[in-house]
Amino acid sequence: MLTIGKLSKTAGVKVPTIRYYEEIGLLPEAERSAGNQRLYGSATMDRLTFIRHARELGFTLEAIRDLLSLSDTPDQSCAAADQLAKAQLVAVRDRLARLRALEVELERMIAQCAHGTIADCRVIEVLGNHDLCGHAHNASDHPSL
Amino acid sequence: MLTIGKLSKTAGVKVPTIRYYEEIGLLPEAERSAGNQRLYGSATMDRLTFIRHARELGFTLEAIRDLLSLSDTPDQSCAAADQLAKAQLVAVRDRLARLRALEVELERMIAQCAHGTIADCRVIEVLGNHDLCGHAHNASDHPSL
DNA sequence: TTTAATGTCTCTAGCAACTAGAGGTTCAAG
DNA sequence: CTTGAACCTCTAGTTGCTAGAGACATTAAA
Repeated sequence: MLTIGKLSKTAGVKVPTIRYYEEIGLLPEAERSAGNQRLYGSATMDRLTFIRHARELGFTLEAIRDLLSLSDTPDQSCAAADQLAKAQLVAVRDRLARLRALEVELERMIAQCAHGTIADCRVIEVLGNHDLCGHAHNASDHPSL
Repeated sequence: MLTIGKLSKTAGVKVPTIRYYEEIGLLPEAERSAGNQRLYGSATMDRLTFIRHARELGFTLEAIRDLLSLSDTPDQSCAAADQLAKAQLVAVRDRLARLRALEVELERMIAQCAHGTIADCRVIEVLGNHDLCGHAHNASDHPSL
C-alpha cells in the first residue's frame, strides 16, 4: 500500500490534486491507516495514471469521468470511447489551426518591430489595428479545449 | 458617445467582459450618462479593440496590462514590447509542439480501436498504459499559455 | 402619453482545474 | 525520544470570464 506522497511521485500527480480528484469523485475514497492517512493500492495507481494521461491528451475531467465510467463497464461497445476520442481530435485540430495563425501573426509582429521607440513599433500597432491583423476572428477563438 | 451595448457589438467583446475589464483596471472608469449608464468615446473603443486582439493572440491580461502601459508611454524603447511578443512566440511554439504530439496520439488511439467491446478497445488501453503512450511526458505539459 | 420591451445598473455566485496556506496530527529515522 | 518530514482538514485564492437576481433607464410603438 502506498501513501499519498508515494502515489504522487509514482504517478506524477501532485498530492493536493489527488485529494481533489477524490473529492470530486474521479478517484474512490481511499482506505485509511490507523492514523487516518490515505492508503492506495495498484488499482488506484492505474486509475490515476489513466487520468493523468488523459489530462495530458487534453481531455477535460468531465470527458475523463465518461471514459472511466466506460472502462468500469467494459462489456459495452467501443463506439462511445471512440466517439470521445474523435471529438477530442476535432477540438485539437481546431486549436492547432488557431495556434498556427497566432504563430504567424507573432512572427510578423516581431519582424515589423522597427527597433526604435514604441511610437513606431508595429507590435502595438498590429494589436490595435484590425486591418493589419491578417487573420480572421471568430467567436470560438478561445474554447476551453 | 457609445453605450456599453454598442461598444460591445462594435468591438466584439461582451458587455459583462467590458465591465470586468474596467473593474480590474484594464479600461479606465467610463463616463456616465445622467441615468448612470456608461458612455464611451473612440479612445476606449481603440483600447478595447487592442485588448481583444491581444487576447486572441494568446496574451494574458497581465501581458496586455504591460503592453498597454508601454503604449501609454510611447517614448520608451520598443524593446520591451518586442520582448513580450517574443516570449509569447516561444510559449505558442511550445504549445504547438505539444498539441501536434497530442494529435498524433489521438489519431493512433482511434486507428487502434478494434470496433468491438471496450474490453478490447485501445482508446482506454492507450490512456492507461504508459508504454503505449509514444510521447514524452513532462512537468510543463499544461502551462497557462 | 403610456406602456412594453429592451438595455443597463450593481451585486453575488459560479465555472474549470487546480494551488496555496493555516493550523494541527502522524509517521519514520536517528 | 525527539525531530522533522509528510500527512490531515479546511478555507480561500487563481484566471478570465459568465450567469443570475432585482432594480433603474431608455427607446419605440400603440
